[in-house]
Amino acid sequence: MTVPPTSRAEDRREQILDEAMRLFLEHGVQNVSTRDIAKAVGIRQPSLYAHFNSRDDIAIKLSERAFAQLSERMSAAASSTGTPHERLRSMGRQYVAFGLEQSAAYRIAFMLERTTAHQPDQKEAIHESGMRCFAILHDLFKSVRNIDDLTTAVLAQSTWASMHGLVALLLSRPEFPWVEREALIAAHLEHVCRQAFD
Amino acid sequence: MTVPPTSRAEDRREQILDEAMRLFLEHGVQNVSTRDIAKAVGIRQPSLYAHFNSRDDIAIKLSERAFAQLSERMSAAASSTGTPHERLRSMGRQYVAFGLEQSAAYRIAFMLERTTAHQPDQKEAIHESGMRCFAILHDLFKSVRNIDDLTTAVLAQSTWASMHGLVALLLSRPEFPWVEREALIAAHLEHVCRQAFD
DNA sequence: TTCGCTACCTATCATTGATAGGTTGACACG
DNA sequence: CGTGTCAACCTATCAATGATAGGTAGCGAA
Repeated sequence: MTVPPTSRAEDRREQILDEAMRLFLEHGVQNVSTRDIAKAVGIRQPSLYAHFNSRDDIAIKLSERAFAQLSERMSAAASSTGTPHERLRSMGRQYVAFGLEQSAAYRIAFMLERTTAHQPDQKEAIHESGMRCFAILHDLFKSVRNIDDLTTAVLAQSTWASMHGLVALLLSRPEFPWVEREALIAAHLEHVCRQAFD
Repeated sequence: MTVPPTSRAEDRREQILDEAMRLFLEHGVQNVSTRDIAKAVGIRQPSLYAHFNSRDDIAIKLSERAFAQLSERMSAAASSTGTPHERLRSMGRQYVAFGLEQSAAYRIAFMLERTTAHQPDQKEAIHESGMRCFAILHDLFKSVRNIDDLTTAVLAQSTWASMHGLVALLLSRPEFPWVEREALIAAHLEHVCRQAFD
């Protein structure tokens, strides 16, 4: 066993994820077949199943990856200096920017219809990584407001919904006559932050 | 030609739409095949193509249907009595209720990834019916605020995003530990309305 | 009766996700 | 060196899916 712990198998796995993400971003998650992914990697389609259980499994692993990134960005914003209002706005900016940049991952995580093939453990994995993200937002409210958990939960969930709504609509209806994107984002985040701290 | 203008063909078409909507609601849009739809109607799968160009075409027709319903509900709320704040909240309630009740249609209209097969004319059709809905919301703001169209557009788009976000998240993550649904909706709508009129 | 049209049908396609089972080449060991 | 083991890949094939081609039954019109 001269093969290092991070073996070629692990590299191949990462390579598959990289290529899949690239293709998902370029053509849309639903418009990429396992054969497309395999071809991009340079192997045959069935070989993918040595590394992943199913096509959905690839997508789910990508969304976990994405959630980790999102958690980092939100954590950084949460622990930055400034008033709670400023920190929340910063967090919102990170959230929206992430969703628009990593649109394929965001779609997988939040906007994809559940397939019957989604196994319970897969659902739990994606659920848990999502929960960590939400907890960062919830903690910001809990740290500021000395009120019961129910109220902070309502606030955090409502805030999350508002931020998600903007990202989701911008992604799913690009042809809509939106006002200038940056202005819309700024105004929306301002509304969201005001609701949270007034 | 003794066949009435609303012929059997038209009835069959409606029947297909009805069964498709029922199946989409029950099993999820992605988990219903054209054969499932045909079976529910009592015909063979290829016969569907005498009435619709593609599977996506069926979904699109359903979402146009749904948008028409949503427009009606929003119009009614917009023209109800009460302060603008109350009318907006009523509109929001109708919007959220519609999304949760007609979840299959809502998904098709707002949350489905674009298929490469989506023809330009299909996109336009769904786009137009969606625009009518948005116009109702936009008009409410324009009728109340004597300010430029840009500002009302920002407000309307931000408001729409917030409402959509709540519906979309509730639909796509039912396993999340939400607070009591009615309380969340009420609080969220209150926030949205305040942002709009303060 | 014959024509033609509508609304179906059967047969078949290419594409898709997924499985079964064989092959190859690097390394470990006698 | 020969031989066994094993990971990583391959070919062949499957069932399900959306979609098309082309035939046919039945009804009203001429």
